[in-house]
Amino acid sequence: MEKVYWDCPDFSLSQTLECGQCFRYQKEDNDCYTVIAGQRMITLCQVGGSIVFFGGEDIPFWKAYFDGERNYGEIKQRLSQNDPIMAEAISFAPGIRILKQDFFEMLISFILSQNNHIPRIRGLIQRLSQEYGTPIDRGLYSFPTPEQLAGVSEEVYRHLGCGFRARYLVDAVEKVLAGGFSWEEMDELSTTELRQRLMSICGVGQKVADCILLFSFGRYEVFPMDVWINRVFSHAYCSGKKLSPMELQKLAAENFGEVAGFAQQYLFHYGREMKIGKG
DNA sequence: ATCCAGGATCTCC
DNA sequence: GGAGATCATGGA
Repeated sequence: MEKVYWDCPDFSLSQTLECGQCFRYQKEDNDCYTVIAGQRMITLCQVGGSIVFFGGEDIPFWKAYFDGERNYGEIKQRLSQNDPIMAEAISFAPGIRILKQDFFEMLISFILSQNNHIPRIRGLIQRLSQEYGTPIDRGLYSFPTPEQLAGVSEEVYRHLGCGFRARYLVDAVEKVLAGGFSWEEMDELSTTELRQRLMSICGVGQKVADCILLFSFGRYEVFPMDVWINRVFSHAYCSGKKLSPMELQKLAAENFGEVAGFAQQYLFHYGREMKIGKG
């Protein structure tokens, strides 16, 4: 099989895939990863800092998927300066990059993420894909398109284990199919407008909307706040003091500005792995 | 077994 | 506009 080599600085394949932003990867027995995005699938590994793609198709797509053009060194330096906590979080996983993922997949995935564990979210997405996606290779399936989920009932989603989120999925699919949610159309909107648009879907609150803004639309100034980031951020930046979500958002914006989204991912991964603020 | 998870919604004041 | 209960499920 054809191999394509890629030298990308500030990039760890495992850290980027396993830091909680992506649910559609599979670790192979030989240290490789198989990643699915849209209707595409790739197997790749990292040897001595260099990425090896197995299969030469769609390489430009995958480089964009891994945000290959961005200078993460600059971002990390800016965040680390005068901030020992960020410096610590970044040195814990300096190879994280923010993936550029599909809108509809992020929408459904993060609706499923609410009040849920990451391993379980992955399971749900896998079942959903097996049931309604398109087979690609080796028993792996693409994430279903809105059209493939058209007409799927709340009952079925519940049977797949989606629980109370089932009715949210029905609403999301209906609204997307009804129009007004094409990527190009939404990308024209300001971040505030786009957040509002996303939150018009039942089951999408600010946190889920912010994950979509960050992981699919590249709105890197947003700072999604879940239970983990809440703990780490409060613990590290507010001396454990209880602040309202609005105050926390304001503080994050002041501290991290236009690169808050990157800061969030470094902090999230660090806090979750180290169980900061938890027993 | 009990707790908890990349929250959102509904109800109440 | 803020506080509190409720929501399904299964991994840890």
